Order: sequence, then C-alpha cells, then structure tokens
Amino acid sequence: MHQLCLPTGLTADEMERLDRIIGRRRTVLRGEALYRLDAPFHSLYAVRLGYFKTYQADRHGAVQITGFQMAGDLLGLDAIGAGRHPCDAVALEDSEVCEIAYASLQQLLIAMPALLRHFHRVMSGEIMREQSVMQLLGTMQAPQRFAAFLVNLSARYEARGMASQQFRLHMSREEIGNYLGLTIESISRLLPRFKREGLLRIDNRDIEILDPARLKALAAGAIAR
Amino acid sequence: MHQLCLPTGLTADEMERLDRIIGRRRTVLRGEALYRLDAPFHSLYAVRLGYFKTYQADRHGAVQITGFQMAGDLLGLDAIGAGRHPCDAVALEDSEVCEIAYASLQQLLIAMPALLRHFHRVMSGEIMREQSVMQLLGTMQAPQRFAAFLVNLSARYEARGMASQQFRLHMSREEIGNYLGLTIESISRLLPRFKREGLLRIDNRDIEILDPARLKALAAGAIAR
DNA sequence: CGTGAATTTGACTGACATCAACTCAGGTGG
DNA sequence: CCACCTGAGTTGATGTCAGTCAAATTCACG
Repeated sequence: MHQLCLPTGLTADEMERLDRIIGRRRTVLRGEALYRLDAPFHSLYAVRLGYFKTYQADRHGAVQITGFQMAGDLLGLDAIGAGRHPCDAVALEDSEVCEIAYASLQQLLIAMPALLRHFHRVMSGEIMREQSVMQLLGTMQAPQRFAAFLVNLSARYEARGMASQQFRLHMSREEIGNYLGLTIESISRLLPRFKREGLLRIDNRDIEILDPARLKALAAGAIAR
Repeated sequence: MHQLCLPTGLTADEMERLDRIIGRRRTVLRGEALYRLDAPFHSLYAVRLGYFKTYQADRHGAVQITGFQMAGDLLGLDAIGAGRHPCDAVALEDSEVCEIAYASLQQLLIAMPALLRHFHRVMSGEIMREQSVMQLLGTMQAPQRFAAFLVNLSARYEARGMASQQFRLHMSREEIGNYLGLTIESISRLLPRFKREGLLRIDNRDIEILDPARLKALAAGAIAR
C-alpha cells in the first residue's frame, strides 16, 4: 500500500484499475540511486519497502537533503514540472519501489475524480511539508530543529500504525544534520543533551522518545534551553 | 493572464471554458489578507495585479515568510491537502486577484488533459521552488542567499517580459531578511556591500543589477567573500 | 580480530544576531 | 511652509550559537 491508494474513497473496481497501471517493482540496494539529477522524468515511484533520501547539490558541491522517504511515500513529484528530476534519490537501505508511469496515471486521474482529488492532496501535502521545513530552517535554533525532526518522524510512524515512540534512525547523523541545516557535530552534541534532559533513550541509531509532550513543546518553540 | 492559462497548448475553445470558471475579481488593499491561517479552502487565487507574501507563524510568534507572489502567480496550492489554508496571504500593495473555485477547476481538469498536465506542472514547480529555498536556507551564507534572492527575482521578471535588470523591491528589508532566514540588519549591511563591489545600484527600494554575471556566480556558490 | 567509517568530544573561531543609537523619507496638521 | 512625527532603514558595538578543526573512541563488517 502506498500514499496513492490508501485513504481515497475508491471503489473496489477503481482500486483494481489503479493496481493495473502500477508498473514493475524495482529493487534499489543501499547506496544506489533510484534516479539521478537531470534524468528524464517518466514515472513516479511509490516506496514499498525501505528508506530513501533526496538531495540537491549545487555546482560547488554543497549538498542539501530535501527529504527522507519511507514505505508509503511517493517519489518524483518534483520532476513533473521540468520533465527531469531536479534531485538525486538514493536508497538508505535495500529498498523496493513500484513504478507508476505518469502517462498512465494521467489517464486514470481523468477517469477517476476521487483519485484526482487524492493526487492533488498528496502534492499539496508535499508543498506544506516543505513549507514547514522552511520555517524550521529559517527561524528555529538547533535544539528546536532536532526536536521538530524527531516529532515529525514519530508522527509519520504513527500515521502508518507503527511504533511511534520507539524507532530506528535510518539515516546517519550527518544526513540528519544536513537535512536540518546543521553539522554532524551539532547533532552529536544534541543527542546526549536530550538524553540528559530525560527526553530520549538512545542506543546508537535506535531511539526511544521518553517524554513526547515535552519534545513536542520544544519542537513547537517552547523557548529552547 | 496568469500561470494557469499561459503556456498551455489549449485551443481557443478550451481557453474560453477556462475563462468561464474564473470567478469574481477581488481587490485586496495593501496590508490586507487575501486569506488567513486555517480559513477553509475553496478556491485558488491568480494574482492579476500587485504583490503578495505568504507566511506561517508558530505559536510563539516566530514568523517565516514562505513566498512572494507577483502578477501571474497562483496562491493557495498548499491548502488543497488539508482543506484549510496553512498560512496567511497578505498584499504588499494594493492588488487584484481572480478567484478560481477548486471544484470547478477539477471538472475542467477532467475535461481538458492539457490543462491537467499544466496544473501538475505548476504544482510541481512550486515544490521545486521550495526545494531551492531549502537549499538556500540549509547551505548558503548570507551574501549568497541575498544574491540568490535577487537573481531569482530578476529571472521572474524576465520570464514575464519585464525589465529584469532594474526593478523595485516590493517587500521591506525586514521581509526580505525573514524570507532568507536573516535579520533586517544583515540585509541592510549586504546592500551597501554589493554596491561597493559594483554588483548593484541602489536607490531605496529601486534596484539595478549592474553585473548580472557576477551576481549569478555569487548566487551559484562562487565562494562568498 | 582488524580496518575503515561513523560518531563523539573538546578547544577555538567566526558569522550573524542582538541591542542600541542614529538617520532619513514621507506624510500631517498647525 | 515648515515643524513634527512615525516607521523604515542604517550603522556601530558586543555577544553567542553553531561551525571548524583536530583527536579520541566506537561501531560495522569482512
């Protein structure tokens, strides 16, 4: 199941038609690219299994990770506009995606208003997500950024019916830092600090949120201290 | 003319049908809101005249401007997902918009594949724009951010066939700074510096780009110095 | 086990924020 | 006509958060 099929008011028949346009599955091993910058756009990809990151690099090598995608997320929405992918998508671990040819999807959107509506919700949601990252990068201090990151991850797991208090960070400290506009060292200092303050339990890349309320308050801007 | 009608391969008949769903015009005076946070979403708005800013505020009052919209831009795409507007949209000067009821638009998208395709391009373009702001906020230093901001404005004017070397900053220093994750003071120091370096001519809010190539190089990451 | 990568920790630095005083432009009313 | 007021913008002095650099430690994996 992925973002495109889940919470739409589709009939069984419609679901089947959606299934039919979902193309071949593709395995992407850890560290491999699903697509690269400037690759021509033909398809969206629904993550079935695993974890991805998307990132841009300017010509002087400065990298910015623009998102982490987990099972259920849709990759490639940013490529529709220009007809080429504006970023790299790389698997953080061995992963599996479904290809969804954009041309076929378009056909189906026309035939299925509920799906159209849903597709727009997904795209709009991506715009909202990026706006909140802008807010994070533009106005928050380091501890607040990191708290917001954890709260957001937790919420995404919860939305998928997975453990939301206890999960694994599938990305490295460096990748977290990059996403949050911070350095690996800053993340590395934040972790023991949050632990000391009783917010988290940390075992390497495994995290347990001990005080969700306080973490949320911190993320929401309860003056970082 | 706005983003939705311009570069689509629509027939004259199709153009007319698009025109017909475009609802009443609405004037928004300087400082007034086109819509507010949490207002229910019914329509998109095409800016016909003037200038807007959109911004989010967290509960502790930290504001982040997420975009500046000029004639031809589309407002409200971020509201489709949740059915409410996730930000405020405020006019920077006396402005005029066209209302486009989303329900009617949906009908038309189904009937006009070229328009559907185009609408997706516009949404996808918004995602790309926000990604480049993420890159800006996440990796660039102050002078590079400001240069990128000016280059981007210039490109938008050029795309509209307006003077791209010489234009007016319709937003205050404070608003520029906020958008770029900087303070008003930083912007205020950057301006004379760019002038000293022969990049700009500045007269209050009127700007002339004297050395577009060097400004672009700076924006692209030619080590800010 | 051993090797290289990831992470942690510490000392120092610097870019930008903060605070505060000042200037300037534009509008208003006496 | 000009004195005054207000908000926007500028400039300078100082502080601080997070970056940088470097070394130590732990982890992952063959």
